[in-house]
Amino acid sequence: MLCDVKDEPVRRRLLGEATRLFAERGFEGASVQEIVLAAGVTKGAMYHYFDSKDDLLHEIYGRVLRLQMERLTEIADGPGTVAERLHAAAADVIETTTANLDDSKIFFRSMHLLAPATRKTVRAERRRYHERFRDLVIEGQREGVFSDRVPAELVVDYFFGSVHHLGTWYHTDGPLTGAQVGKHFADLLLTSLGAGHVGE
Amino acid sequence: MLCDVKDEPVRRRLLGEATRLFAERGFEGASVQEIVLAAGVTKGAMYHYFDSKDDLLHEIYGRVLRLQMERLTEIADGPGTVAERLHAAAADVIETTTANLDDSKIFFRSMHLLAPATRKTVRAERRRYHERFRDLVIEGQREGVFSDRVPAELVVDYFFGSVHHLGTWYHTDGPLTGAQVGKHFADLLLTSLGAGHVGE
Amino acid sequence: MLCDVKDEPVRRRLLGEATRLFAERGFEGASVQEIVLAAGVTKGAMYHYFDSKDDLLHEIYGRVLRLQMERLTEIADGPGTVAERLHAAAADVIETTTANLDDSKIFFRSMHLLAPATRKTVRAERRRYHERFRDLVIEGQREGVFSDRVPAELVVDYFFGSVHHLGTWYHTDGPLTGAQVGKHFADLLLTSLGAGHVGE
Amino acid sequence: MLCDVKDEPVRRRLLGEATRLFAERGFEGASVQEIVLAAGVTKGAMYHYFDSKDDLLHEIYGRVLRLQMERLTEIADGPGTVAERLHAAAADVIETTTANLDDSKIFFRSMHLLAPATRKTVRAERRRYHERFRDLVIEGQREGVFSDRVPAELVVDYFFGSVHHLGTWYHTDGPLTGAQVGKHFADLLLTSLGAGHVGE
DNA sequence: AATGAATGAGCCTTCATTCAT
DNA sequence: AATGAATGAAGGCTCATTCAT
Repeated sequence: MLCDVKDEPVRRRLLGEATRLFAERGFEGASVQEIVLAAGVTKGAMYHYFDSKDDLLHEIYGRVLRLQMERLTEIADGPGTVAERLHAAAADVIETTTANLDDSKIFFRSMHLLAPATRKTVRAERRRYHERFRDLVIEGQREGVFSDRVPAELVVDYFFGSVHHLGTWYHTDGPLTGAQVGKHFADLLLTSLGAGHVGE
Repeated sequence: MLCDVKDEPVRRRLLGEATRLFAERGFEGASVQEIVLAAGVTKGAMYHYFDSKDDLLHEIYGRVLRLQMERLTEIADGPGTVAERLHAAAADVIETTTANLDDSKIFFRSMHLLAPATRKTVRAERRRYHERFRDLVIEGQREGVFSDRVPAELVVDYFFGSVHHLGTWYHTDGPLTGAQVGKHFADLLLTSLGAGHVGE
Repeated sequence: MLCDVKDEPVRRRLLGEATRLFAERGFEGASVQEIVLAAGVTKGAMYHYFDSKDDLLHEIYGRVLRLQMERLTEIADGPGTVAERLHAAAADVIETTTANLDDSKIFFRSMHLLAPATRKTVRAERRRYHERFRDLVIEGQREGVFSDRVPAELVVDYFFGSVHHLGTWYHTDGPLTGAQVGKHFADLLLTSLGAGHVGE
Repeated sequence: MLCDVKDEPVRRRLLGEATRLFAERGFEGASVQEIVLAAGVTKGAMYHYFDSKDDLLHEIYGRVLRLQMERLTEIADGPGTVAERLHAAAADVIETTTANLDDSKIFFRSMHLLAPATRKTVRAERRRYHERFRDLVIEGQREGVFSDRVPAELVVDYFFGSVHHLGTWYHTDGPLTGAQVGKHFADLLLTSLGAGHVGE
């Protein structure tokens, strides 16, 4: 074994290829055979690192959830007015999502294919994430900075639709960078909440 | 397909059960056996009415696309200011989607599973639909009624995310009716375009 | 379909080859692939007639249990003294077993491989069979024809060991016919019960 | 195997757990992984002490055969009348078997799974054991103490069925001790040979 | 003496689809 | 218009075993 370093190349490679193939063909459309072939190992190796094909999917969900929660928490708990923080959080989740478009495609498309227990865990984690985001909206509404004509919960469902949707239309080599789309979408969100212009 | 008769109970039932099962378990998760069992017929009957399992899915896409395009055209080409028409179209697509939630779940979740040729057709049809919607936004921006800070194309991508997303969180027996959600989301859209209050 | 006759050749052939191969290599040692190959059909055909490999085994158990119970009932409820009936039943089960040696090999060797629910059913059926046999012994003991030094239950366990064991040593092309072995074993049983000479 | 040391805890533990698991789930149903896990070692360790999974099974057979041959030889070559010695040998093999029920279950259930060469060796050893037992019967028949109506060979096959069968019905926590069953079965054997009452 | 990552063959099962009837 | 037996390919997964360390 050459790797004393903490990263396990085989495991890492398997996860990478699985992500790519699940995004490309769907979870059920990508066979374990294809994944291990792409990763240059055998099935046995895959089953040494992962319990099942489902486990592979679960790991992908875990990675996404962890990353996004970390970023949201850092921004939401950081400095700035609530409008600035909500704008930053919205722009950031859009940009992060465009930077990991495969993860996003898998996320919303394959939730129903997870084993029930796993799905429950993922949904709970996702709900916590949504709630943290929603709390930002509520905070602004309480301060009177945001309109409360539409319930905060619904605003979040509305906005995250656009995140969800990115996988359907966004292309890395398209006319707009992820950051640009993020800025625009965050603007739309803030405007729809009746907040004035935010940012530089 | 040889049948011109509108009322084809077997065909209808097959399509209905397929829609339900595809939404419930995903296209690949629902077997032809399960579908024909639920419809109370045999496999032979299904293959008499449909060319393949893929054809079943294609029909569902066709039905959704046809219905939504009809409704959009009627509203967009109808009377009223552009703000009123955009608001109505937005509210209507939300309400129609909540009323046919299974169709919506299937639509966004299974696109990648269609045979390439079919997928191409569906995408083209969908693009036409988006363009008609986008034209309404452009029309408003030209008139100076809507802000043009965010490109019309992007506004449409932003908004349709929320439609796409409905299948993930909306429940018929939840606290809000589809019409209420439609009104709220249309409000958010119009507000984000800087349009004043549009209402009944 | 050429078969209007009630026997289904494919199903029958599958069961026959499965019996042969399970006896030869054990249930786990014989693959479905080998069975269908021997039967000259494909796996799909097998799964059309049987739910699983386990189901195949279950059917074999059912066949044996049904046959033996029928024969025992007919003899036990028939005419003759209790000694004659016990002798006849004992000789018959030995002869029937030698005539279906593969069934017997499978029966005692694979019980532990049945699905728990199936195993329970088989055991219950087997117990009923044993009880009917035991009742004959008890009947003779009550009449004073058989010694009651050894409990009837234990006599049955003792005797059925010899049935069980046949698969281990008996060969169709050996020096003794099944009928001869049956006569000898029935004699040993009756003698061990202290009954005088029975039969012609 | 390089180790002459008698006390090899790891090897011993592996054999013990293998015996338990083979009896519980069958040879093919118990995986090497399960065995090493139960023994608290790793696969590497197992393959250090045993050549293969088959070797593990072979060792179990060897242990049983060695033990039973030793006991039989001691009794058969010991003092007492032939009736006494046969009774003692029969009772002893029953009692020894109930005391090592797992070994017995494995013995008769897994013979067909041994590698052909190994199986041949085991069968030869078993045959020698049977022959020594049979010689006792012949000795008694020659002396005129036992009836020779049934060939000695067949008497042995008859009796060893009951030994074989113990694994199917005997339970340590049942109403009878192994010694009691041994006494009863030995009585049945002797009686069936027409020998008068033997023993205290 | 012992590890554990990796192999590769094989296993049971599922499934969309076909075709004679 | 409809049946249902049969196909054939592929799928996820398990397992005994090896080998560098």
